Amino acid sequence: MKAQSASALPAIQSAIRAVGSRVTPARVRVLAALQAAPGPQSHADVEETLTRQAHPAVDRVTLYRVLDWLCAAGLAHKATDARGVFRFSAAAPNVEHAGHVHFRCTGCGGVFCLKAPPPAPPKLPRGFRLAAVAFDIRGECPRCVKSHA
Amino acid sequence: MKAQSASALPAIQSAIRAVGSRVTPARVRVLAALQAAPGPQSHADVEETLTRQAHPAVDRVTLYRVLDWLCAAGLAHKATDARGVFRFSAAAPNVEHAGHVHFRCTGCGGVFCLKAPPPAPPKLPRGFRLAAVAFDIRGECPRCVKSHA
DNA sequence: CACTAAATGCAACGTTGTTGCATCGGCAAC
DNA sequence: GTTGCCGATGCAACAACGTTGCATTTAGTG
Repeated sequence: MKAQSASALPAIQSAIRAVGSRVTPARVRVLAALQAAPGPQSHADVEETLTRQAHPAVDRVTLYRVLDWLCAAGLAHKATDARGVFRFSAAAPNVEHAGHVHFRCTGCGGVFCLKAPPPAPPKLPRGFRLAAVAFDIRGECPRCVKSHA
Repeated sequence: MKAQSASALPAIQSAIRAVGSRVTPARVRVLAALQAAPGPQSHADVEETLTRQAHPAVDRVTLYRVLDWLCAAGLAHKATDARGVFRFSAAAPNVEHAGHVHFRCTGCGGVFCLKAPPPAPPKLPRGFRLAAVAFDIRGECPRCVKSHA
């Protein structure tokens, strides 16, 4: 895991530089954490991950700003979990996220991406303007099903 | 509008009594406010509505508890708006809300119910347990489209 | 190295929602 | 009509999530 993130560092740095902004430790570490994560991470998840890294902890506010900046730069995506909390995931260059299908665990709040294609949006009444569709499926992930069985 | 809510009061009181709980001013006023509202109301919306009513204001915590109680009693429904904030709507006795399709306005945060039936849920990977599906459609409602045109 | 704009850290605040506990008041029984 | 119980309310405090303002630091440039 450590070797993997280390090997991805140059790619991360050049990705940030390509957007035309400064390469800072906070941005690199946050993006690396998102890329190494198994699924969409909440602000608290990322903060905990970074705090465990011996490096000086990243400020809570800075983390919010970095995450928002990553989204604005197109390097990450923002979604909400089952409790309405924002979750962030690293943008995979070749993955289409528009109209993605998500499974949201009501136990741990985790978000899982499903392979199934999203269904077609229904007809809207006159005057409504469509921006995005999200087919959200709620339930419990295998871990949570087992944990309280 | 006043005449309408006044005429609905007995119905509200008997509906609450039918659930087998006490008829209190807070519950009656909150349910009346939900029924009179043009769409799903956030906690803040309801609080503002009640504060404007000359009657003594309902406590913030009581309002949360009443709203949750109305949902538990089946007299109201709970959903989240585009910002992840809970919104409550009076339950229409003959409307099926399971698997409902919602349109959420990113401008005003409003929630609109669509008539279209929800699509069938896709196959889940092994171990996942399905609880609910929600086909969320985001965009702008006619009012917001016009307002900033 | 020095400079400057951008990024960070810190503090404080705002909103949304919850919990614990003392008090009040529907409603039923007498 | 009065009494009394238990549910409902009000109050205070707390917790999670997110934002804003401002002083300080730092990445990148000349």
